[in-house]
Amino acid sequence: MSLPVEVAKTSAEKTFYSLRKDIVEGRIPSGAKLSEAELASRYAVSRAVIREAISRLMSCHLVERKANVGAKVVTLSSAGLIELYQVREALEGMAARLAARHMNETEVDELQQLLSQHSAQVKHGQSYYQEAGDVDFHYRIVQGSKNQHLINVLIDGMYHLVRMYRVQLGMAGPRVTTAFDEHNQIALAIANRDEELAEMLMRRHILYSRNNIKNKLLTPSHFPTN
Amino acid sequence: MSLPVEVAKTSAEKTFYSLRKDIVEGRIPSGAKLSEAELASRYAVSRAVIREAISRLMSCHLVERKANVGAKVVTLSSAGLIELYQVREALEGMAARLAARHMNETEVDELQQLLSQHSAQVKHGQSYYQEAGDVDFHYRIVQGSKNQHLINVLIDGMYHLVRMYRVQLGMAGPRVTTAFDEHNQIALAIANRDEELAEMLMRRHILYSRNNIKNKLLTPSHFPTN
DNA sequence: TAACTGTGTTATGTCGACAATGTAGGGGCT
DNA sequence: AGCCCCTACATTGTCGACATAACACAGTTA
Repeated sequence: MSLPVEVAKTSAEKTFYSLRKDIVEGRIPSGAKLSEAELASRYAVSRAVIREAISRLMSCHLVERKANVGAKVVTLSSAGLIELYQVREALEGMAARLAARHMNETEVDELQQLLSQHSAQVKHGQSYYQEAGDVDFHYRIVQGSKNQHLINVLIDGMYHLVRMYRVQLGMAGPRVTTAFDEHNQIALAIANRDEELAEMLMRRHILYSRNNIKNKLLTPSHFPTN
Repeated sequence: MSLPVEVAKTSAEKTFYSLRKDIVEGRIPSGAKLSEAELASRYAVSRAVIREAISRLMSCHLVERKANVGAKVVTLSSAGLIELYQVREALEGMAARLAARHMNETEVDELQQLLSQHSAQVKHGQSYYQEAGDVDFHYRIVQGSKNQHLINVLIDGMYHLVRMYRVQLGMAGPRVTTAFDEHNQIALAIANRDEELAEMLMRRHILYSRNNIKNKLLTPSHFPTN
């Protein structure tokens, strides 16, 4: 019913999750250098563990590394965020289409349960849960596509980047109310096994998000966007 | 004019390229276990280097790894290849659309030059170059999209997997003649800045490939497809 | 004064050894 | 005989130390 919790078996995995959290949530700022020695002492592990963790961060495209120079958190730009949403539009559009084809009845039911439960929460004014709820919704649809390559690219590689952009460019929790209706319509299209409509609505949903972001970027509220 | 040659600065990078080549071209078969000690002695480097190389192979989804157990080359299935082509269709379709929008005149010219030069080669019966030529064509269009996320996913993460599938499932050098015409039409659409047409033709082009592969899979020529 | 070179420092890249975990095989118990 | 547990081995995970490359700064020279 809920998102599978990633459980770390090795010390490198734990460090990776910690680092990823610190980066995505902005405690390690965009563009910052990741010194292996410093991180090793901070997390109380050896440099080998840190290097392993940094390797995995590179897989997610959260950090970049130059040989013999070091690793830095990726530099964000508003253009980069727009590009990211373009790719999301194509990929999640396909995910919605495939979800309409491949989700079983149980999964469809759970998706709709999630939405109604979510709707109740928001009516009580807990827009706090919106971020997690939004992630959960999209997550389920991607999983529902049953396409492993799609799942890999989006879940492992892209969602963390999106969250990082949103946190660091200061656009947390936008578009709560309208996004709900869009989610509901998408879920309905999937329940009706209407592949075309599901894809179209999902693409439009993400396009709206992109436009919303564009507008926010035009009126920079606190800091430059590189 | 040609593909940028990846030059290895560190020992780990060299080992990574070697390993990737061995895996993609089938010398290390699908499903094989990658023993760190064995590879370390074979490539005459330390285990740390091997671990670094394996990390990068995991980034490309060419190998999988379980904690405290080890790394194995990914297991291929015909279903997985089909899924891969579904994702390619969405991504490269978008790449073609963006290429039509963002490629400059020089890049468009070079793309068309490549095709005519390529066409001449094939008329001389050198269908040998088809594989490389095909890769080159798609590569340029992806680069022409100027979308860094798209470039990352496709170039670093997906094309090697596609090559691996094609080699190991025994479908090298297919559809030479018809693919040419399709390439030409796509290049023409891009030259005319017809985004819609470019995307449609590219999607169709990849769909044809997928169908072609499906047919080959129905008549398994030499070995089971898992 | 400006540019270049040499050196010293600091970081990353690489290595071999030790620790911890998973696995297979043999022995004992029911 | 079949199942379980325990031991021994093999493999991966982690560590600290050394090798090597990049950077900064001072000294020299035109």
